[in-house]
Amino acid sequence: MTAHWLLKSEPDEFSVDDLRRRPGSTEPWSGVRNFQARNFLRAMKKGDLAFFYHSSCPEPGVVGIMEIVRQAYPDPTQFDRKSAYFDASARKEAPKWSCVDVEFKRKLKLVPLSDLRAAKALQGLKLLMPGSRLSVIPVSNAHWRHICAMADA
DNA sequence: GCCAACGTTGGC
DNA sequence: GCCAACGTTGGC
Repeated sequence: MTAHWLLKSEPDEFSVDDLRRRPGSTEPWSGVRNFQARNFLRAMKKGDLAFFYHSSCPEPGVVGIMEIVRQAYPDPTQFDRKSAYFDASARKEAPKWSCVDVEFKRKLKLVPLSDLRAAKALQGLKLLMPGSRLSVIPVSNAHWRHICAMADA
């Protein structure tokens, strides 16, 4: 039973095209530093699908689909002093943060946040909850299908 | 750049 | 364990 997710990234930092152009179109989804989001990362299974969401940009919204190709493992950036995501409190023998590997699947016609908000069928989507800032969000099967249909329309 | 919402930190 | 202060997120 595959689950569905939504992963946020600022396109200035790392866009859906950046992912597509990576070797093998694969990249570690590292740098998540929120416990709730981390726990969702840890719940992901190989083969799960995720929306690529562009945030903090002129046109925030869903822009593509990727697949989880490696389950959660210790995020190496927490031990990297040179990384912006370095965490001095993380210990090698007890890693604090996790990441998964994702693989680009396909781009979608942009589904803007405003359209997501306007869709009655998407009520309850965690992304749309007031004040929701999580960068890793579970998406129900029904919501997943509905957003795919919006992109294909 | 503003600001609301939320998470984290740290003093007590 | 409470809670104020602070930092971050992210839409606008």
